[in-house]
Amino acid sequence: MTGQVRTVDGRVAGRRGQATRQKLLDCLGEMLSTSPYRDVKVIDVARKAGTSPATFYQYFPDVEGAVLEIAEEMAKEGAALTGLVSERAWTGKAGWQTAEELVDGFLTFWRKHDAILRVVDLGAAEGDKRFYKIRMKILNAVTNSLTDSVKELQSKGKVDKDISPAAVAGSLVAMLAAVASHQKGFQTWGVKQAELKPSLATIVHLGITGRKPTK
Amino acid sequence: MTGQVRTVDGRVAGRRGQATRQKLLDCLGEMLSTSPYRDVKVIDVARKAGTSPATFYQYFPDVEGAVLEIAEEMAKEGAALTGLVSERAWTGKAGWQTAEELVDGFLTFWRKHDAILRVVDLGAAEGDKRFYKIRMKILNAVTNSLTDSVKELQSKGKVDKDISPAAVAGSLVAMLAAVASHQKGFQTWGVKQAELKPSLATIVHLGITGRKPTK
DNA sequence: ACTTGTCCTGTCATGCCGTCAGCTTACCGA
DNA sequence: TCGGTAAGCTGACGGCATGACAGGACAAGT
Repeated sequence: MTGQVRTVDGRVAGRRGQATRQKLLDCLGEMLSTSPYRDVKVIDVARKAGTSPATFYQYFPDVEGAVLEIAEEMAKEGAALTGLVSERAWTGKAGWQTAEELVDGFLTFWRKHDAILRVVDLGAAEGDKRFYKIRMKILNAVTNSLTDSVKELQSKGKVDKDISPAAVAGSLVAMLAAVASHQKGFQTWGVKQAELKPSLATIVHLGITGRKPTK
Repeated sequence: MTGQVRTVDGRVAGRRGQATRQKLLDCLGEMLSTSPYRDVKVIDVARKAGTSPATFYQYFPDVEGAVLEIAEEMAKEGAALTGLVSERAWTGKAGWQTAEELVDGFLTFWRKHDAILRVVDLGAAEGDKRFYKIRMKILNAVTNSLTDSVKELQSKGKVDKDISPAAVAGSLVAMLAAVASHQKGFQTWGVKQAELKPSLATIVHLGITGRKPTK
């Protein structure tokens, strides 16, 4: 689209500028994973990046703006999640494998981007359209593919016709996202990682196909 | 447990004190539902309550402390959610009704406490034990009851024995919580409320019993 | 009226926010 | 080599939230 990285006051950023900008983003990302979002201050990010607060404001309108930038970057990477669903079979053993790989891919991605996804989730839940859009971008690919799968199974009469494919797909994806962001919580709960994945895969398989998986 | 409401510096609060304290909590709760958590300032809450910031700090160590207070209150009310699961049947039409009522009760509760639950969720995801504990308190009742249901069905051979009851129950509850906190999101997605509930109920029923519901 | 204990606020030091003017650095054409 | 120009960075400042304190206002009992 633009291809041009610009500062807040409209200048185009050169090599050096882009480097500092990126360094600020990196430091912000790191801070988000070590301290509560509410407590992340511009001055801390700037200090950590070895620069001054004023420099931060040259590249981002505020902390939220910078977070959006990181999230956007992550969303691009998240597009790869589509591959976990599209063109996959949902019958027999292959169906079980699809479910397993979907769960595994999802949890891995979520854990990797843990900190930033928390903030995106909060922003989306608070009604901020920009965050909501990014959250969509990541979840949409998976949700749409799943929706298609359900529709197809529905047309074959394997799934009840009175359920909404989009609602089921959306709910399952929401489940995966929620469980992923509380993975540590489940551990405290006495649920081990190893138990979690097959359980999730089973639920996903059940939800999509209406049948128990054959393993 | 305590029964005594105390100020930060240890005094016991009288009638008037408790009134202002409550007013501050109410105003904070209201602010949380209209502006982002990150932007909620003590001075705004105080102004809204017709008092001074200093008064706020007499009753709460900081904004987070006050939020915890509200959340604690909500958790008590949330204990009633247990009734949605315990002593309910999971077979035949009664099973479908159980699933429906569970979903409905959950969504209603979540929508009612929308704003505060967002913050609790964030705090828990960020690893704050106090928030995590409250989140547990609300979800635990439901999760434990569901876990028992799955165990029972498992012992009757109606559910595969190699899945973890706790993991399934936890995942389903997480799904309900996640969908509930993004209810508005689903609407934008083109999924209507009316479609959402039966879909969720179906997934819950499938997850718990392993069978399609008979409606 | 006086005392006691609760309740609230004025005020202040501290620290972060967000902006500006102005300085330094890098690039480029002559 | 040498300015010229735009990019890049920072010190400094007014403004505001924070959090602490001492002291004034108020209600209730004596």
